[in-house]
Amino acid sequence: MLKLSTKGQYGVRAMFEIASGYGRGPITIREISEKQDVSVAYLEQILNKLRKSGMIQSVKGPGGGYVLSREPDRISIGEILRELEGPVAITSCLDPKEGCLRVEGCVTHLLWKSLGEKIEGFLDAMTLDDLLKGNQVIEIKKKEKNRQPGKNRAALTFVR
Amino acid sequence: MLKLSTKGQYGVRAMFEIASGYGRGPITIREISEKQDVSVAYLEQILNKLRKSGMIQSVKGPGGGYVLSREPDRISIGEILRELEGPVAITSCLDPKEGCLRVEGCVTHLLWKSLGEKIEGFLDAMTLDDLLKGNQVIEIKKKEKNRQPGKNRAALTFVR
DNA sequence: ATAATAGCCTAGTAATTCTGTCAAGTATTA
DNA sequence: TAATACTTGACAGAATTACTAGGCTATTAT
Ligand code: FES
Ligand code: FES
Repeated sequence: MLKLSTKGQYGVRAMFEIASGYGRGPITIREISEKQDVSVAYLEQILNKLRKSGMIQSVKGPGGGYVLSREPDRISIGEILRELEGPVAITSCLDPKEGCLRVEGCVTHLLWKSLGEKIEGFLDAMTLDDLLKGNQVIEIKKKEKNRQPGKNRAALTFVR
Repeated sequence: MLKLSTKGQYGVRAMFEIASGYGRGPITIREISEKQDVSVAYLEQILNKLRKSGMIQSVKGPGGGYVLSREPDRISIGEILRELEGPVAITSCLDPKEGCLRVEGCVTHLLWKSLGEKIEGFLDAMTLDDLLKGNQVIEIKKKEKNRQPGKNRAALTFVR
């Protein structure tokens, strides 16, 4: 459940490659394709969307390719994914384009909403720079054993 | 992005209705259907899966319906969703049934993995009892203004 | 100039998943 | 034995996903 489409996944990996060349000239689609095992044609589609959003720029002609428009620590994973897959919307009720008829009285609306906000917070806090530095692993303060539903209320608190 | 299927959503809402009758006899599919606006036929499919997993039991014949097999505070939302939609697997690489060929060297594997673990932690900590009591809203300690990628490292810490 | 390089853009499509419906059961109780 | 209620499997239309194909445009080195 809660799968990300390949477009989002490939997009992040492509952005990683472009970021890895930050300050050292453009990266071509072909390079990305080879390093990340994604077809050139598919990458074109993906990078096109990302370019239109302004987070990368293209350089045409020989020696061309793609470069980041901003520093790697100012491009978040959340931003990339939102561009490629739309906003986080656990349910269609939370999708700005759809909306919900029976919000009031709905017993789960707030549940999905707060989960979505947490996910978005996570994705927005993680940047390309983190990936470059290998900071994918997030610190978990206490490792819990024998997790029991309802017994660990603290897990519901998200600290900022 | 990251949508939950209707099966999962309806499943949780159906379980809420069954939980609301806990200790007061069975709830029929028809009742759930009316209160939650889901067709009887579709609910049958959903409840069947949940029954096979053991978290609810059915009572046949007149006056029958469904009852919880455990107290509402011992059935988590995560458990319900896992039964209906399979394990949390942001990417197919994280899906136990699929697996990944290029885990080592993959720059995003751990990212998706840790996100998945956080989501699962959230869902496993939330129970039917919380829904019954209206505890869907999760405390967020500090509300952040002008969120900037990379500037709020603390957001990456999940406290237990 | 012009050829080579590299990105740009639009369609289309096969496969899969989602979101249900339908119909013919079986079990239980008043 | 009639009424209630769950059980099961098949199936179909709609939507989405995950691509591929093919032609076009811009830039630069020679
Ligand atoms: S039905 Fe839309 S919020 Fe629950
Ligand atoms: S490709 Fe499977 S983990 Fe990244």
